[in-house]
Amino acid sequence: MSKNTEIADIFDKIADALEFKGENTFRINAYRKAARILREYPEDVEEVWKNGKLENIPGIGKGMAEKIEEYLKTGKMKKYEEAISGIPSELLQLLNVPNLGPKTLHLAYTKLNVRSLSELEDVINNGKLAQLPGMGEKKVENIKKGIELYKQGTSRIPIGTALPIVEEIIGELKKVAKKIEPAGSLRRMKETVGDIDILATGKNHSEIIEKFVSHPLVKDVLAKGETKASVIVKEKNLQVDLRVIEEDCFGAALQYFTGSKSHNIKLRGIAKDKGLKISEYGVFKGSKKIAGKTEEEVYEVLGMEWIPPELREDRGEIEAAMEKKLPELIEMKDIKGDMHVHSKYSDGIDEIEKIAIAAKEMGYEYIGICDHSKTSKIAGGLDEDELKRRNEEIDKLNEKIKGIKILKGAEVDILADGSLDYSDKVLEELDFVIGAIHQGFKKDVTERIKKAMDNPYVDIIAHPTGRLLTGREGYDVDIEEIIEYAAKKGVILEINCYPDRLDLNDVNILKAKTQGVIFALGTDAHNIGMLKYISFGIGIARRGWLTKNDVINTYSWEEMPLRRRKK
DNA sequence: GCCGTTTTCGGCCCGACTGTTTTCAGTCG
Repeated sequence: MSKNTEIADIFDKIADALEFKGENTFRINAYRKAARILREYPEDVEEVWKNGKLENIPGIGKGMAEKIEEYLKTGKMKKYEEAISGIPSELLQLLNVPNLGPKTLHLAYTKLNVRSLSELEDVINNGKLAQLPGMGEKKVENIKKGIELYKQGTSRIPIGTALPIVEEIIGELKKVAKKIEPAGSLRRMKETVGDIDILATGKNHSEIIEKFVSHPLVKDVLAKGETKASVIVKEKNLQVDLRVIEEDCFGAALQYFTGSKSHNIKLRGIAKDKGLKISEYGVFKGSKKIAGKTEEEVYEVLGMEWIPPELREDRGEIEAAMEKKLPELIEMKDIKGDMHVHSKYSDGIDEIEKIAIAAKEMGYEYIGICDHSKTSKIAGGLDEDELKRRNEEIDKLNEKIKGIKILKGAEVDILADGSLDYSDKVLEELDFVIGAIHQGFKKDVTERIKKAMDNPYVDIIAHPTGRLLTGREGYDVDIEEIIEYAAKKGVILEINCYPDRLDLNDVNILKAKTQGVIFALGTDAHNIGMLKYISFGIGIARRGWLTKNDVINTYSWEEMPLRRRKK
């Protein structure tokens, strides 16, 4: 774990403790903000400290800088020890229980000596919690529901899992709504989503709300009012919020509910400085509404160009938009091919011919077939003879099918000693090579990948961290070191578009981009239906501020800046 | 605790919904 993450975690815990104790909200927010910025900061905080530049990090002032320094020097932070002293260790975890906030938790702790989840359940069941001042049957009932959700795992789900659910709900609501669009982290193309926000307009608000809460996917209705409703859907216990709004404030609402929270907070500060007030209903000067119908309008009155949703994380996009210097982000129309597709030769489902035709129909100029190498036996890895036969088939198909070039690639295992699964002579026969870790996730991974990058036939490193959004933590790898080495050697890093992977992620992409790394998008498709995953990769690439020039898939095959072509 | 061409002190985003209240607090996003 990097120092940035370590310190961010500590700051978040301090914030939890202070919140529990009922301290000043703004101080709590200062810790949360510092934590978030550190977690996403592209530079190593230890390096920044050594250069004496800690206070140049936004959100880090004198106080935070001293605490970071103390931690880097001693491995401890007095403020943290102080903040958590006297609080039972399990207690702050309970702040994650929906409908149970710091005030109620503190009340339960001081009045009923609740110290853990099981003790909380006890005072709910024996009725003691309901008897406390300000509490009541219904509040307790809601906390009980919250505990259920908490136990089922409050974790976020991959965007690839959430999207079909959203599409199903939206499809149904279209029957009664005039305009309907998802907002929130889904629109920002975040790799995982915690809940779903949907915005709708239409004549009959209550009809839309009713249709929503009675949707067959809905398991539980959490709230239902004039303008909004919240439900839990059966699949994955996902919370979905619907807001029904007037058409002339759709832009303001879309902006507001797209977030992120930190993006909006900064925007509001700027509005305030200009004597304006911004809400989901519009931008107001006094009581006069001056914008709100479209998002463009909202950003314009604040003196900015429109900001693509994927950038709205308060990572410098607001400053760039004010100077009209936002990057021209990569788009689907820029993509000329997919660099990572498995065929029937290894563990894919489809024939190469079928894949090529599907790719051509998507408007691609080329398609990179990358089957597994011999050591990945479970994945049907190809030995040298099979690879040769596959390559011959590709040659024949290239003669036969016009309008698309099939590329002879391979996803070649990086072995235990960092060598490649095929000899250099075999690698040379291929159009390009992706090196990948598939075994020994905890064994010298950093060194092995670096050694693989020393091989001039390795053009791309596949899914560089190995993490899976559905669970697996990833390799024991120092990704900063990999990024640095890739930049030095001119090796391309993959953005694996498979929705459970999305690896590299946005933060690592941004880190790598600042060091001059270039990227390859690959869907890792195992059937032609999965070729559409490219959109998830583009989303993550955009979140990493990538432009067309940063990604090899936007180049024609002849112009692609592959390392093997450079002298 | 951070931050500053209106400020080095006094701000810090804003509103909906719910449940407990008799005018508001807590939670959420």
